Amino acid sequence: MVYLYDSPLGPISYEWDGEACQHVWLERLDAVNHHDPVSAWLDGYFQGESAALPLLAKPATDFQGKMRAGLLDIPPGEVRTYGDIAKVLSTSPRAMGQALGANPLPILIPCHRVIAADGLGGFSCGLAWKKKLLKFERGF
DNA sequence: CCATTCATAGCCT
DNA sequence: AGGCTATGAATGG
Repeated sequence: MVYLYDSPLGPISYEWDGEACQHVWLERLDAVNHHDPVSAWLDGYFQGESAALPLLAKPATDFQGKMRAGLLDIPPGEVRTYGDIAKVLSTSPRAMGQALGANPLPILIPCHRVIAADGLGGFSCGLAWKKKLLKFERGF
């Protein structure tokens, strides 16, 4: 089922099947508010706490699993470049972009903490969110 | 220093 | 299998 969460930064919709979070959209969908581990985590997140993640959808590929681990390893408020992660995961920067873009769980998986070497990089749900999230995490 | 081009690896159709 | 990147490094002007 898809539920809505109204965050300080904007509307978030997510799919919760009762067991795990399957998908996250950074937009307002036709959904209702709901209390579950995802909303609880979001509550914590937007209060500046990094709580334990709810159960997430199984990574589609093994690589996405590794990538997820790599991303969760980024300290809160810090950012890394695609190349940096790529080096850690022994892969290529482009593959990072692909995998991140295919990530169905933005925010939960902190893919917004990954930026390009010289710029912001991209974001599947709109760069505005990425900017807002980074600004938020940096304490602005 | 700015503009192009290429290498690279994983994802999508 | 082929094309497409949310890149980065190396050239060329």
